[in-house]
Amino acid sequence: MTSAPAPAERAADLRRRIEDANRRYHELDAPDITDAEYDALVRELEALEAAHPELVAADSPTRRVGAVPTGRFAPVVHAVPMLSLGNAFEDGEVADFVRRIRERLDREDLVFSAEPKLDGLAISLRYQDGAFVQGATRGDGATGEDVTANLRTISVIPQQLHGSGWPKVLEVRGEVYMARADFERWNEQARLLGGKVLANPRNGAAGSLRQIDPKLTAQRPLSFYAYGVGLVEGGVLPGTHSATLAKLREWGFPVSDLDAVVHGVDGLLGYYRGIGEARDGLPFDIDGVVYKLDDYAGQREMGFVSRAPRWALAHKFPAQEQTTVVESIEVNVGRTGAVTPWALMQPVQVGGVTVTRATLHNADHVARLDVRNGDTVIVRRAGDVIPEVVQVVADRRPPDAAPWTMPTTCPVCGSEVVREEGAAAWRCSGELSCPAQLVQSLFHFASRRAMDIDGLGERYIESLAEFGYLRDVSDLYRLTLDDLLEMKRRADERDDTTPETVKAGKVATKWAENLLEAIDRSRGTTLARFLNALGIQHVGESTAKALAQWFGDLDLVRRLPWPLFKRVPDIGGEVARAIGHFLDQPGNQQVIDRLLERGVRIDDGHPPDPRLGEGLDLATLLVDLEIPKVTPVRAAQLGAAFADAQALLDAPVHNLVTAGLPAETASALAAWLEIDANADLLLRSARAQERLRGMLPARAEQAAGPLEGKTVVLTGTLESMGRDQAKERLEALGAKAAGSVSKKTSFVVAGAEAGSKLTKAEELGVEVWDEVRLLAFLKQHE
DNA sequence: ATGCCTCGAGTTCA
DNA sequence: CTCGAGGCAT
Repeated sequence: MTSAPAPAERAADLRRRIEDANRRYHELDAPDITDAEYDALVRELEALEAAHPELVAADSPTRRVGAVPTGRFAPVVHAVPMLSLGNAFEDGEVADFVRRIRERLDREDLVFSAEPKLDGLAISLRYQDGAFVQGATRGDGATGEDVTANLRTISVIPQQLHGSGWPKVLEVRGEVYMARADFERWNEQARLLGGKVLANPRNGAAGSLRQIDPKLTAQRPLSFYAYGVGLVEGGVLPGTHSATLAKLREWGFPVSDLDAVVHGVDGLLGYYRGIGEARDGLPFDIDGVVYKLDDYAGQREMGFVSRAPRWALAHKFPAQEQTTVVESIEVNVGRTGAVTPWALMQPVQVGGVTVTRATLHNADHVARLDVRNGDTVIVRRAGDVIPEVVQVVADRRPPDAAPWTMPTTCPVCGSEVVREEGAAAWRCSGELSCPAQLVQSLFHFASRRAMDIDGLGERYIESLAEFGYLRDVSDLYRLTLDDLLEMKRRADERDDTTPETVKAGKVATKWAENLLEAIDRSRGTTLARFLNALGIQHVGESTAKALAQWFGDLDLVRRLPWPLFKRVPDIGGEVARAIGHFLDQPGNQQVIDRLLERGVRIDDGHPPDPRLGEGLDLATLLVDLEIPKVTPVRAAQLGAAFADAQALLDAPVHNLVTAGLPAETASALAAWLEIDANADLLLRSARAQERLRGMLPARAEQAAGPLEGKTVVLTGTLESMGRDQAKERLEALGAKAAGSVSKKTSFVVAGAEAGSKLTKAEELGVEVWDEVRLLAFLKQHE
């Protein structure tokens, strides 16, 4: 940090930067700083000028609103300037606003008119003898642009005032905006027919009004709300803002019916919260609410400070969408080696939190958005949670920005980064020798839904792996107290952030003991958890559960050739092969051996599901092997013609033909069988079928649960139990818990603050249970 | 082949 | 939460 510059220098610097940003924004449509930074600069300059009045220059940007018009449209000098409003983000700032008015007017009860602040474009409409004669944008507040022709295409703006009693000359101020639904519809069409896709409703509205050709504007779905008046000549308006709005409504202008008259700070804040809650459901975007002292006499008395009236205030919501600048695009390496790019951005407030990074998913996604280093981007929080880059602002790109490319080597281990045929994801080929993949697989292994080792966070795993205590997951079960303490000592030493020796003693020992106990507790586990923990590709919680349910036994699963896995519903060729591939690696089998040696026990082993018996024959096997040209019909013929796999293997081609196969199929099969690995797989699979058959329980002994065959979805927060627990209890009764609602869903259990899933359920007419109903059901059936 | 419906995997911030 | 892609019914 350099020392603070003298106030005069700083003020000059700020003015220069604000002017520059204004010019770039208004004239070039190409700002080089973010909205948030701009705000910060203006606020700092205001503060500086307030503290040092001698620094206030006549031409200071704080005294003006924007830059001069660009000249594409004729300039219009506003008879009454269109001022901007002071901003407030905090309740305290609203209280200050009210206090200032109360003190200056010496009044106790203050009446305000409050209205939503639409996120659109401010304009002024001039009526002479009731006829619309001219419309202009705000421009810099003093001079705007003549966009009369474009405004005439907006149907809700009256060409002729209704009723009577209007002044001879009347300027109506209001906001042109695009309703959300119209915006969505427009973009849907644009994507379909190749029109201009709009970034957001606000930009859409602004861009539409600045079309040179009014015919283009006419196609855009624009709306308008009136919120005030400018010049009034040859007539009289009511004495309050709220009554004026009522008049405007009479004369044919759309006026928001969310407008309200409220009293004092509490009234304002109550209004703010009410609109805030309604915000998501409104048909248009708003960025806050506006408070205006209702009576004009009071307004006149309050007057103005340089660029804003002292009698009005914009109380803003935290923005849900913002622009910021991408500082760099980095990549992350996941458990499976997937290399995912993400954008590091200048910090920006979005929806009340500071966002600095957002995932870009994969290389295709980056290419589609065409995000580059230095780009200005629009970010939002998807579903109000996860930051997402929506769009690049194309004309704000630095001239030297080059398209982003996926690195060819892993940034962590240097292995080659490869992409599978036709797949979206690029992967680091380093497997477990890549520290990133090792750490992530250990983390997954220990996670709550896998082995559930409490207290083993990513940090510790990183250190343990880095110092060589963990080379694969089985090493977790031979860690000693000394290992942990030494690791911690070495890590602390290296980071040298910890005050010397403070943590080396009792505290560290306690931590290590707790961790060892957690690891020990995890030794007793279920087959489903264990299989999930192994981190086999395509096998997550749900598939692991299915494998456990159908096969019941680890030793059995370990020895099955891949085609057998296809007997489980929802497991197809791809997943089956992934499991087989995992089990074929001797290293993986050794890890499993070591886990068992070091005390991991599977406590819920049981015989395989009897329903497996239906698919344990040669015909099924031939289908599952995915032999070219061998369809289920042909497989059935072969199953009938041959006693077993060996017999099929020994048969010459003409025997296949006599078995009823078309020559083409027969030769394809024969060619397939020629390959040793295939023949071997066939025989091993046949033997596995036999072994499995021998393990099947005599007859179905399952007592069908009351929810057998039902699919349930849980959403929201339950009071009496966690969602996981509710899920387990429902599953115990035979239900299948799914993650998303569809028409196949039997019912949705909705707790407090249920979100989109509940909405979806209502849309589809799916039955919804509340917590009371769930508890009653569980009580009755458990 | 096409169109649901799921699941897996990666991810953010406080 | 979102995207990609696997499974399966049509």
